[in-house]
Amino acid sequence: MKDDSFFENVYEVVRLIPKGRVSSYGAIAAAVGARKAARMVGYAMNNSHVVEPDVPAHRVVNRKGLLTGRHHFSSPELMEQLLVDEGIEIKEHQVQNFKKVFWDPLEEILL
DNA sequence: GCGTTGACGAGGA
DNA sequence: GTCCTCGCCAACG
Repeated sequence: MKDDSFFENVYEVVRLIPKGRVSSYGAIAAAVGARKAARMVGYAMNNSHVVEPDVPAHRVVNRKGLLTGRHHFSSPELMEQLLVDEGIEIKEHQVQNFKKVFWDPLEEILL
């Protein structure tokens, strides 16, 4: 059935991110029980376009609100474009009001 | 099988 | 606040 692998958990959490909100790799990592494995989350995102349904990796940024993973998309500007389209303000490849749009997966999982 | 890399984060200085 | 170092787990050479 479902693989309880680290990746699957990551994908599931990322898919829970509501529109107009963003989250951080660390927060997701913590949500799956591996707080320090934030690097793995980013690595998992690399496969996000292969998993079904597709994972909204564009809603995942680093702790600084910087779109570090934009280069992994079809186009480097696609990521921020999608975020802006969802109502998120982007400036210099960085999420503005990051603290406001930040969505903590722990709140949903813990729910 | 071993060493390095990687879309990161936290802690210490 | 910034800069450096370690750790975390999986994939790649």
